[in-house]
Amino acid sequence: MTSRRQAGPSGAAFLLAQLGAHAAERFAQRVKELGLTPPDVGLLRMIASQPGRSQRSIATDLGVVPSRVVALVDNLERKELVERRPSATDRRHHALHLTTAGEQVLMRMRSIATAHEDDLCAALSTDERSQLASLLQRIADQQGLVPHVHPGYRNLSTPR
Amino acid sequence: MTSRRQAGPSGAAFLLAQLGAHAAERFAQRVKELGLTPPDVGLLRMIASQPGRSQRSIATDLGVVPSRVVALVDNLERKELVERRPSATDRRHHALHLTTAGEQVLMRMRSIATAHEDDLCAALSTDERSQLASLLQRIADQQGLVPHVHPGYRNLSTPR
DNA sequence: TATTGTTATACTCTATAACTATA
DNA sequence: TATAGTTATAGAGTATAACAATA
Repeated sequence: MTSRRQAGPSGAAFLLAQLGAHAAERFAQRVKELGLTPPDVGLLRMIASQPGRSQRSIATDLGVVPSRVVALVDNLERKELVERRPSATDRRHHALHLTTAGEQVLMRMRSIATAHEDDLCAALSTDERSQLASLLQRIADQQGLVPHVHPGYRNLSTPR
Repeated sequence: MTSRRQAGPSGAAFLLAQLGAHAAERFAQRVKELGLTPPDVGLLRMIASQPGRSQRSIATDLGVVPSRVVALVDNLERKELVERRPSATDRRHHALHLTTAGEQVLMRMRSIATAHEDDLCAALSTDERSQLASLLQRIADQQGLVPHVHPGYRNLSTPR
């Protein structure tokens, strides 16, 4: 037994990965009560923010392959949270929209997200939380992360 | 278009999940050059810190099922980084040890981890980095995370 | 010919369950 | 009877490739 640091990592990078996985996992548990997975949540948000988008454009923004969007949308359509509407201008497109039930789920999701945030940051004061958010935001900006897009969606087999 | 926050999350929790996934992904890219995956790295570290451990005890600490440890160790043994030695006291056990090559890889891993950390926190000053690490550490403690263990290893189908 | 969405398929990761050998 | 490790199997998630309809 050396005094400490036996196994190695305790710098910011490892803590970030560790806490990030923990946060994602806790969030997944919470939204599971709504019958949703984290990818479902991301997709609902994306559709809500820009209704009528095509699957292709979503696939591009998310960095995933179009066939994956098919599966995700199939899933949400089966739950009647999302609908594919025919596009007037290009009949190849499906315009994606939230249903009324979808809007409601989105609202419940927002309160879940707030509770999640509070629970996760329970160790910190309000000041410290915004201090943390600001430090994290600067890292995110410098690392070129796309706002609101979780990298977990990305296709890692085509990393460039 | 509302003024901002169209898609929703930009609090500390989402940033944490986003940056955590990003950090994990970048780290995975780096260790891939050593022919290793992140779980491999965690296992190597764990064996290095307590040589001679059994697979069962590692499975318990990592929160995974023993058969998964079999696969991970198989992989590292095939690369001749780890060896299973028979235990003198209980012939059911395999005592896990690093080979010389394993020790060397571990050293290279440490310098990779340092470079990773520097790169990830490039946006912050030295002071800010330790400020960040301290905030993160307090959250990790309060959330009950086990030091040095990435939650990604855990068996999520048995969450309690 | 190029593009959108779909289907069919395969691959990777990981857990479950049954099994062997020790204890 | 219980435990350490193993094998065989199955499931979830996701990519690839071939395809139909439309542009």
